[in-house]
Amino acid sequence: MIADWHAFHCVLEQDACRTGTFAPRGAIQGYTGQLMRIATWNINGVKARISQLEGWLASARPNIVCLQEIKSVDEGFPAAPLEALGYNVATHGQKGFNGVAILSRTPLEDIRRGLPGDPEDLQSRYIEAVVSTPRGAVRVASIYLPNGNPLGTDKFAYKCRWMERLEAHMRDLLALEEPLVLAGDYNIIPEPADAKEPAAWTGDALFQLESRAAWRRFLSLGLTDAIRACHPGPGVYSFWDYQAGAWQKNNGIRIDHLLLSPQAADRLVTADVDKSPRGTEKPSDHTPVWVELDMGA
DNA sequence: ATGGCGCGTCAAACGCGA
Repeated sequence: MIADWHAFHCVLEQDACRTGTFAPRGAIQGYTGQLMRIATWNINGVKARISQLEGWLASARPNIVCLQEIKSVDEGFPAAPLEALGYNVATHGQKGFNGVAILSRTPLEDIRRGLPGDPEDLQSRYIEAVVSTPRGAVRVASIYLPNGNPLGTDKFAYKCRWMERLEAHMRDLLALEEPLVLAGDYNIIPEPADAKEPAAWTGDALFQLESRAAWRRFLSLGLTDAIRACHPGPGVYSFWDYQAGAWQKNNGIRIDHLLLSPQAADRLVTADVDKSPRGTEKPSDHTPVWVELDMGA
């Protein structure tokens, strides 16, 4: 199985890191190192988090970053300090809520804003772009899937429709047969192992049958859950609530995901969660999740 | 534990998040 091969490969990679035989992360820059690091981060307000974002970009040095919940219109997005760090910026914002963006050290091409399938949907939750590399194009999407709470409301119906539209768009993108990374805040807890206290999420839209079934349909299309492929065990989280000391108790959930097309999964080197930003002053309640693709092979 | 916390909003309580 391809997924098993990737899990095996990731174990080898981790062993290599532990024994010091693999290049440290800080040594990898641009595409010259042949590794492309792609991250996703629900920043929960880009203007409230801009200095923290700058610091994280400077240390983590990802090639591409998908942001969600920028909570800003396009004109208000603080692009200048990010461009000063060498990033190209594409945004799809709205006033007050939602909003997504893609940052890239190399130019963003074929930028598409909005998830196809419903012209009436005015919420800014999807942006997609292509980055060229010497080994061909990589398509990247920044996704902010609706929360859907509470159950039984139009909000949950909207989430279900949005997941159907996303699945349809996934089919279209997969037909291109190119490296594709669908990254973002999916607002889906895939399995009980993805929550510290799964029972506490019963009746929540993030853990509801329809959400988990949609997730399985995504995987059935042939997409690879990069974090799951590299970390088969439980206890890998990307979100901790601000309330009730959830971070201190590690009472987290995994809802930020990177789904890879077969052509991207073939290049998967490793994937992980960077928990460090969650422990700083005034953090987002989400922390970055990233994947590394070998674009040299 | 019905909330707790935090961001954004025509600016003071409120909507929204997960």
